[in-house]
Amino acid sequence: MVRKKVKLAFIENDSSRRVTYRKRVKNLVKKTRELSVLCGVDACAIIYGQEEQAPVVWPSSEEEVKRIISDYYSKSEIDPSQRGFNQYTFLNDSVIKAKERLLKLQRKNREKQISNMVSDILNVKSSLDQVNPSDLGDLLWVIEDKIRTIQYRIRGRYGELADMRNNGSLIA
Amino acid sequence: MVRKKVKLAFIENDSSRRVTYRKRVKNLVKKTRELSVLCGVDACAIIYGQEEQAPVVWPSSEEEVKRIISDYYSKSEIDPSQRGFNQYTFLNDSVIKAKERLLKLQRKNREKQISNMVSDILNVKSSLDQVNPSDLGDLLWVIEDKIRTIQYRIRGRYGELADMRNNGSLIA
DNA sequence: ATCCCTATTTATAAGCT
DNA sequence: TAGCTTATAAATAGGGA
Repeated sequence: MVRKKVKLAFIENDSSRRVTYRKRVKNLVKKTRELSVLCGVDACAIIYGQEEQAPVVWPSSEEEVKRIISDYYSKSEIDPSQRGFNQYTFLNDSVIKAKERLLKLQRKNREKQISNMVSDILNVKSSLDQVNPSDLGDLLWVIEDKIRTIQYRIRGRYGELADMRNNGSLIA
Repeated sequence: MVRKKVKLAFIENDSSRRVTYRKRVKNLVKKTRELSVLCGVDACAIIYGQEEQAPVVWPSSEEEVKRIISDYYSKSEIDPSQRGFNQYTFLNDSVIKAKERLLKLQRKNREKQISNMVSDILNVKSSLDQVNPSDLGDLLWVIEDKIRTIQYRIRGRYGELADMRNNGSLIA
C-alpha cells in the first residue's frame, strides 16, 4: 500500500510476511483500543498467528479487562431490565425453519457442539453481562493465568510435551 | 487525528461519536480482513456498539466463515495429532495455584460460569478446530440465522417486545 | 531478523450540503 | 442523519545498515 501498492493476497515470502504481520497486528490492536476508548464501546480483537505463535488477544491486560468488565456490570446495574435481553429468541418464519433444522441437528447429536461454537463467536458480551462484581478478581486471575499458560505452552515446550501430543484422548 | 489532533478519550458529543464509530468500525473490519488475507492467519473482530445497536462481528459472511472453517479443518487433517492440544492443562506452580483457586470457586458454584467466559474470550479457534466438514453447511446456516435474528431483534422491534424486557427470568 | 527511514497510500476529523 | 470533500495525521511496503 505504499512504495508499491500491494495486492490483497497471501504474502508468499516468509520474511516479509512476518514483518507485515507484526506491523499490522500492532496497529490493529491500537485501532481496536482507540475505537473502544473514543466511542465508549467494548471491542475485542483475536488473532491466531502461524504455528508456534501465541495468539494475540485484546483486551489482555488486567487493567483493560477490568475496565471492560466493570463497565458492563455498571451498565447492567443502571438498567437491569436489559440484562439477558439478547438471549430471547424472536419467533418468525426464519426462526421456525431454524428450529426444524436444529431438530435435525439434535438427532445427529451435533446441536450442542454447534451452539457452543456460535456462542464463542457471538456471545462474548452476554457472558460478560452475567458476571457478578465479586467475581471480578477471580475472573481476571483465571483469564490472565489462562493466557500465560497458553503462551508458555506454545512457546518452545513442544519437546517436553511431544509424547502427549500423540494421545488423541487428551482432547476435552 | 486530523484537522485537529484528537486526544484519545471518550467523545462526549453524541453526533460526532456516532460518525466516528461508523467510520472506524468500517476500517477496523477492513484491516482485520487484510491482516487475515495478507498473512494467512485467522483473525476475528467483535465490536459491541451502544445500546440499540447490533454488534459487529467479522468474519460474518458465509464465504469468509466457510474459508476459515475449512482452513482449520484441513490443518487438523494434515496433522491430527495437534488436535485438542490446546485443551491440555500444563502443570506448573501457577496452574497448581489456579486449581486451588478454582476449587474455591467451585465451592461458590461459579466455576462453570467463569470457565465458559474464558472460553468465549480465548477459545474460538479450538472450537472451530473440532468441526466436522459435513457440519459446515449446518453451522454456516445457524450462524447466519443467529446474526440475522440478533440484528432484527435489536433494530426497532423494542416496542413489540417491551413487556418481555421487564421479565428478568428471560436470562438464559 | 530488527531497527530506522521515507515515499506513498490510507484513515479520518471537520466542514459543508 | 447521511454523504461528500479536504486537509492532515497515521499506517506501511520496501530498502538500507
